[in-house]
Amino acid sequence: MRDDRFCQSNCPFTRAIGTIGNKWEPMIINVIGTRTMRFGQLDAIVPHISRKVLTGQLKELEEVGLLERLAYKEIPPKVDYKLSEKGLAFLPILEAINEWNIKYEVAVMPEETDLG
Amino acid sequence: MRDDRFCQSNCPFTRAIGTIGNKWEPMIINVIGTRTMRFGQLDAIVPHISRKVLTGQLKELEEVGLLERLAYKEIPPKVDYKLSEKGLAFLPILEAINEWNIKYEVAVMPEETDLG
DNA sequence: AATTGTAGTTACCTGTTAGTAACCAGAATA
DNA sequence: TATTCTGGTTACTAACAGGTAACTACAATT
Repeated sequence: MRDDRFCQSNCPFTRAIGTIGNKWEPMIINVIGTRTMRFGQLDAIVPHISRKVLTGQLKELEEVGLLERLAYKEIPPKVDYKLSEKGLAFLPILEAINEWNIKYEVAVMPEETDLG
Repeated sequence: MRDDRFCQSNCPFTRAIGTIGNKWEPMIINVIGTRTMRFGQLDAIVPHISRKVLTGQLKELEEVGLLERLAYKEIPPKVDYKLSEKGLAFLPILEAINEWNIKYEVAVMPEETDLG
């Protein structure tokens, strides 16, 4: 998922896009937010994601230092995921994207309004 | 490039990621910035992009209303691209990503410093 | 002895994205 | 007459992403 050519650029912006410039990582970061979540929860909540892709993305997020993984030595296994400081610092950006979209998105359906 | 499942979500954030959640569109938007640019310039400046991908992405950006395309009826052809209001409003987000990355990116090379 | 629960992993197969190189129009220039 | 210039398009191919379903470990429960 990560683009190595981008990540090896000498431009920090290009490198940033090389790591978070895809759909899954922002989605996962946004879903976790300030919470601590387990694998099964993420699998259930992140829209449209499959187990396989989820594990891969979680690994990448951990490698890049956005995510902390805490595995308890229990059976059945239990693993907690939470954002690192870097990951938390990314949340306001995702919130800005959300607001930007709400403000500028062209209406897909010309919604009828009951509200006058 | 756009993810239709995401774009049909009833969550605005998910829809936003469905359109700009990829590497090419942020890169192109960032390169254009507040300037007006021609196809050939973009082809030369956007890192690693091929003509084919560039045309495709420019079309998508136009469809989503981030980009304005102005084709002059000349030969040889001349086409200007510039960001729409929506596109311009996205620039601060890209700048925030840049700053976030500069602040939190783990050094790839353990840089020696001459600066004490 | 069989089932449940969790967090993955694996194999197999399909679909999408990307790269490359050749090609186009049609006026202006050499 | 051949070449140049620009903004694409097209065909072919390689690489990658993603979906599905089956499988693992091992303790606790039924």
